[in-house]
Amino acid sequence: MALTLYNTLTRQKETFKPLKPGHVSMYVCGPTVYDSSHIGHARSAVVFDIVFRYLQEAGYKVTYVRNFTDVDDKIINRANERDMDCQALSEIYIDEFHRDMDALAVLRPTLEPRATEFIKEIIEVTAKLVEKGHAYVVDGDVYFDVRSFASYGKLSGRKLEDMEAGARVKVDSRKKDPFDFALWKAKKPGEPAWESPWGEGRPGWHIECSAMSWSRLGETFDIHGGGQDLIFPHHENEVAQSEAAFGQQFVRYWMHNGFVNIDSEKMSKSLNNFLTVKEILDQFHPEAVRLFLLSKHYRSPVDFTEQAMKEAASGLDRVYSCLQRILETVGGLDDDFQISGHWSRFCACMDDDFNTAGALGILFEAVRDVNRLLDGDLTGDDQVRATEAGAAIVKMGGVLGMFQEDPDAYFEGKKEQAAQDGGFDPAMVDDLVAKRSQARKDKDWGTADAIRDQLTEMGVAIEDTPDGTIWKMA
RNA sequence: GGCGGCAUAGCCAAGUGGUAAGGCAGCGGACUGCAAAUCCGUUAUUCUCCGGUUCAAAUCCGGAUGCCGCCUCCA
Repeated sequence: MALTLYNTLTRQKETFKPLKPGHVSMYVCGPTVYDSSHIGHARSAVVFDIVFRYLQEAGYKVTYVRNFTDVDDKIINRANERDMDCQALSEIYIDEFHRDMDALAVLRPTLEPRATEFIKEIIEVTAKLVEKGHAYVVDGDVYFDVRSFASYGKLSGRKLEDMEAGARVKVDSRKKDPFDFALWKAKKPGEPAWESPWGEGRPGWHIECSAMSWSRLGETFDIHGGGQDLIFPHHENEVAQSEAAFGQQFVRYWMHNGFVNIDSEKMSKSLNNFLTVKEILDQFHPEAVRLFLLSKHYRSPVDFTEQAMKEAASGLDRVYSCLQRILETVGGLDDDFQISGHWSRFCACMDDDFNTAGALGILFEAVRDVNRLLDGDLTGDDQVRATEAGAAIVKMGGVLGMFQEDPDAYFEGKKEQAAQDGGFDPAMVDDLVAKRSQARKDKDWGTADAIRDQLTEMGVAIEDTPDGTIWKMA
């Protein structure tokens, strides 16, 4: 069983083989920290979180680098609007990004470098490119000369000629070619700047990733990831910079995740339909968000809708109900997650270019198998098999970053959250429920049903179980 | 104008040559005072359409139609 993954560079699935046996080096483009993170950032983070987790599960030591872009036009503009400095602004959004991603159970990468901490390396790579004739200086700006890099366009599958025919690029007469891009930008008033051989200035966008990946992972590394929109120009430019500077292959496997649409529409500033992670987590359980994001293959677009989220939330309940049922009926899980066979089938899906949708299918099969076993006469053998399958569910969940909560705590948490959202005191509900229970005991069905109707109107659902009545938000 | 992707049940979605996973909703059953919740069962002779290759195709090839993305900052 070998991991295969789709390589954007070659446009096909390839068997994954790291440069150094047993060790994987991975770089993913992180956010530009000038605003709150949205569901698209969450998808990218969750997708590569799965890659990170699964590679480790497969026994690799993984060095995972994800950067913060903390100097850039958007940050400068936003900081000026708010009359604060760029660093303070970045700090706010880095903290917020961490809070959001922690809430989503996204593991912290091994390293999280910031562009402004690598100015020295950025200048070093830029100088090398100038030296080698791949870059030129104009009025304190330094531009990469795309014509000097013969394979420019190989990642995105474009030719310079074709793109220029499209002609939607601004022509800058100082550039040799419209597609030449800035490595270094001369200082303008009100902008942060650093000393450089070309005068005071700041780095262009693309160069930071070349510099930081080189510094932390070397001239060639295994996996580079990011959103599909970064393929061109950002990643194309990274390839050009790094390979022109160091004269060897930059990245061995390129992985790109698809977009998140909102109600079938692309998220965009103009449509004003950005959904922030915070807004979503206000409404849905973090694991439901992960379940939603992972229920479709990472390279396909995924459509965020209220209905899809509710379905994910229902699915999450189903799994937790199952885990709770195991704990209640047989008291615990088995240690051996391999026996039931679900785990190996799960891995086969994950090995196939991280097919999380297929993998989730296996997980839900395990849930059904457990329920079937527990529906039987519970002979010792069935109980053991149920706990084995249950162990597999938790194990699979671990790779997906889900089902890590105690089931009782999960349902209790949901109830508290719901009561809070409904704006009433749980004690009052408990009181009504107690009254109804008494009425039921007296076989006073009229009163019992009246109370139930009253609770229903409040949005509270009643569940009569053999151990008594419990309630939750409908 | 250039490049690329997608089209599988009511909805979402796996499946890349061997005879259609899974989820949600629906329906039937168990359970219940009746319900709800939960659990079980069940729902595509067929994979947008038309040709072709093959003993065999949702899967490969050619064509048509429809939808979408990128080529400009963007996860």
